[in-house]
Amino acid sequence: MPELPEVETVANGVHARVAGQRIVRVWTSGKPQTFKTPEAEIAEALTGSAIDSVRRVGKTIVMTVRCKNKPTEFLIHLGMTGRLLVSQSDVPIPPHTHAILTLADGREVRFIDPRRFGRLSIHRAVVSSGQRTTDNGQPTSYTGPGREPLAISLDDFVALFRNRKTPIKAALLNQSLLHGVGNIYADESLFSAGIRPRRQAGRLTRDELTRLRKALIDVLRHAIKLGGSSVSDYVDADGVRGFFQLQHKVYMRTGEPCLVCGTPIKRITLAGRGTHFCPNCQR
DNA sequence: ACTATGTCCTGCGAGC
DNA sequence: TGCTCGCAGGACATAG
Repeated sequence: MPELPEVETVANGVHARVAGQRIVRVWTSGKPQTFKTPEAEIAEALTGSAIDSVRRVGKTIVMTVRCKNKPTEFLIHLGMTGRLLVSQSDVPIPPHTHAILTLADGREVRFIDPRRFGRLSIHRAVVSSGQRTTDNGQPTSYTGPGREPLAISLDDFVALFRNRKTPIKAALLNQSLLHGVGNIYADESLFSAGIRPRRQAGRLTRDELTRLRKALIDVLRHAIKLGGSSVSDYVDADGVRGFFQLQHKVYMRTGEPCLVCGTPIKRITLAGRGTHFCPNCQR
């Protein structure tokens, strides 16, 4: 499933391929749950505009487009099985394609999502009580619900979990605290930090949280370097699979020996998610 | 204000 | 072989 490293890989790949291109036509599938913003509104916002940039915020891909000098942000959340591909128009359209942006040079940005947990929307600036949202009068750009795991300071990281009774794994998955962390990297970073997923977030020591933050940053950076994890059917902007899944230490390794101590990896369900850990290395 | 749980959706693999 | 069934999970709604 696409988490921070996968989304970053896709966003960077799409940016490199389409930045500066004009969108000449927009097609959408009509599957209502895919569209958080009505399809007609998305088509209207994107058609005729030029793509400024494509970047990642949390697990969301933010495509900034410009029409008559007015910037608009197109948000693409890949959900579980979403893909964002840049294809030549003669490449057959895969099943479960929900949106196609046709570019001026004929190529197509395609959003494909079999399980339909992905979401497409237009981000509009939130303007409250007549106030301008930024100094220059531009709409506020999308920042996501939580903090960036790769940018947060240690003090802020520690403060996020203070007084929380929920298990640390559930807290890591909570996008309004940190955004971008999903099931794979929650399990992997907890293993690397030697912390059991069920530990109460608010009871972790500063030392443990220091280790966890470092583990999380290291594992995310490493995964980005390898192009992300290809589990489920994640692929990058060209349809190429990532390689980080070959380096998972605990995720989906139930019963297999821990790579550090040999103890069989245990699997429990936590926050409704499969959770994998080494009962010996993680305390 | 938190926390926990159910729901969406399709593909895949296990089991018979 | 071909079928059914259960499971996978990110975000959100709802309940406690």
